[in-house]
Amino acid sequence: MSQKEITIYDIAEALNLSPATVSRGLKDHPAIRKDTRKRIFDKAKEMGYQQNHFASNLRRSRSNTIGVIVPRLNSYFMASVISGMEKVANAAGYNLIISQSIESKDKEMTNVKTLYNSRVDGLLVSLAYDTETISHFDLFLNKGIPLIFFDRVFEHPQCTSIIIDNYKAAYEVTQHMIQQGCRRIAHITADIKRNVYSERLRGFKHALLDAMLPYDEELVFFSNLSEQAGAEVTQRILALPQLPDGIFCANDTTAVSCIATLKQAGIKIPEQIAVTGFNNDPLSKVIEPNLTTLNYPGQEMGELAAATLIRKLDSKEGGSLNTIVLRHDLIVRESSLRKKV
Amino acid sequence: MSQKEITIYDIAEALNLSPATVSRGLKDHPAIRKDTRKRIFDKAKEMGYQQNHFASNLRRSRSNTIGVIVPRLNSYFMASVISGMEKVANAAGYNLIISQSIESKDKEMTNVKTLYNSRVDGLLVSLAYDTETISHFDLFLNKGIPLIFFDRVFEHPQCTSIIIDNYKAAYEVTQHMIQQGCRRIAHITADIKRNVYSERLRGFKHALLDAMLPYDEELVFFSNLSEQAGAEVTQRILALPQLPDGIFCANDTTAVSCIATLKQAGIKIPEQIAVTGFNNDPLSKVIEPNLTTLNYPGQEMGELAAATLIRKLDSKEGGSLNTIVLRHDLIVRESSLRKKV
DNA sequence: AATATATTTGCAATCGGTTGCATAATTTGA
DNA sequence: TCAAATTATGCAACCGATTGCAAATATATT
Repeated sequence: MSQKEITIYDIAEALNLSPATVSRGLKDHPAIRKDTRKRIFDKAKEMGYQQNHFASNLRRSRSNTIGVIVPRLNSYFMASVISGMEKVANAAGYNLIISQSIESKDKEMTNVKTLYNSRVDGLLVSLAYDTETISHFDLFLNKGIPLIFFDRVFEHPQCTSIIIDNYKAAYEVTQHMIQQGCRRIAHITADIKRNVYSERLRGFKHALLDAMLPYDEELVFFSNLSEQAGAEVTQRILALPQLPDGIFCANDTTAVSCIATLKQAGIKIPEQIAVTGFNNDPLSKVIEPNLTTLNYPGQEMGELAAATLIRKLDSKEGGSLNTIVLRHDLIVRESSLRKKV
Repeated sequence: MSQKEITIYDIAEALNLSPATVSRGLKDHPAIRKDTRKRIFDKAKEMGYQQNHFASNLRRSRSNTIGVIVPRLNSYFMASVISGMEKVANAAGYNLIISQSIESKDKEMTNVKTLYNSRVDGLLVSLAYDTETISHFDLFLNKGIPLIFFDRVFEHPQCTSIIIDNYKAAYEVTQHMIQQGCRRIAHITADIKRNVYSERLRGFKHALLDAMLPYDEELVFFSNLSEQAGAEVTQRILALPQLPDGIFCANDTTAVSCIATLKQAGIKIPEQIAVTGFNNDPLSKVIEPNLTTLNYPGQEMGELAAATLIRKLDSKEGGSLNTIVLRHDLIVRESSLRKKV
């Protein structure tokens, strides 16, 4: 049953060395002779030695653990992000502790404390809808523990942000809709406290203005971008005295439920109303008509976030990086194709 | 900057008590007087004390961490499972370390070792496609560290399994298809080393036999249930000398890509071929026709798995539980509705 | 061969909580 | 009031790896 764990003391005893030498040997310390090191490694393997991380962490005040806070875990995008983080972290010998803020600032604050308590070496964060300031991260910032934001970020001199160019992306989506003949486009988005939504809104607005189209605030709708919210907002749009001829949704979930609602109301898509989304969720390829959307690489974003953090941790450098912008691409599908090519 | 951490020694000094008393006070040890305990708590809060888990874990040989191994993270189902686990674990003061096997036995073995090394208190596992035996978990089992399987399970006297009744579920799906007039049903599934697929196949078979329909092995297709595989297998089905009048897919991803392929080939669904899936992925409500599928609660499965493990850990009981079966329900939608109601 | 230099290894303190056992303080009982 | 029975607190030895500094050993230099 509970065979005793092998420690460096056991190895030391077996080889007639001191624990200190074993400890150094095990981690390629330069002051250990090569053949001694080999003997240590061999004996360690032979005895089935496993490092005790607690002892090591306690002594070094390092945990080799990365804390992750995301709004929600149950979306394809976020699952891909986490998947990417896990891959990179795992390969570099780090563990991930994942927590969800459920889009609530309060829960986010609790999570921060918990992770602080867990002594994570760094933090990867995508902010909740309603987070206003990031003072709850001061705990980390004051101690110089690296904090990296991804996707839903917050400008801060000490933090690296990993994002896409949401402004440009939304600009492109809108421009595409205009090119397809849309002249009165509605936008369904979420709290503009979050960069992803404010930037998309800005891109949307500028694309309109640049095309000499009016920007009508009445046509911008704020919601939580859930499936249900998509249906509700769409109903409100349907009740407008004058219908728009295009709807740009800030995510695919909403776009899909928007399309479903429009179809139920007998609206032809894209002929009467073109619809576009954001995220390139698997849903977008399944909905009919297929959804025009904006692709951005969740898995890569996760990998990059983790890799950037680990680089900072392992070498104390990389502090100069402030923002990393990932590529994105517009994926044109039928839901917005009004001109035959 | 790096203000020194507050330890129980600091609190002890401030209150003129011993660290031992503070340690006990902080954890509601019965031998501490109520007012002493209160003084300790107050001072701890005042000084901003945070437990050092490493020290505690080192001493107690406990990590308050749960290891999770899943095949892949990037599906809606799995994201929901993890979400549920995180919720329960977090509330009980446990952390989660998540790793992916990428459906590979070898990676799974590596993950097991890594988690063992991390000294997790228990393991929650859903097996990879090609795992044959679970001897790589012996490390855990021999030490009496609890191991709980969910969804893709393996019968073992020491392990609790959390599943749905896949046999019954598949039986119901098939029975429904038969009731809708299907007489020649194909089944697309995955490696039957995994209970979820072998049980579904068994349910499928028995439903046919019970309805006096022939069970034709030629109509059972094995794949990895990816989107691409769905399309490929469907092509093979389309090339059959005699088409089936129903296809039962062992997951929704495959079902959706199957439907797409059939539609491209000009087949009417459900009139010519009825299609059903499994999982109630969000996709199923979006594909046209809407997909008949089998719902089973990922979030709950995750919550239950975590709760069961934690119960075992915290009280050393619950060892008698061998299998927990969650409810499931058939969700009938248009993709299989051939009889008007 | 003796000294200087470089290379290896060991000593011992440390990280911060936990816990068996001993001791001190308090309450109860006669 | 004093001994006996409770209850509360403290002592000190862990848990296992790390690391500054000293000591020992090996190699180079003259």
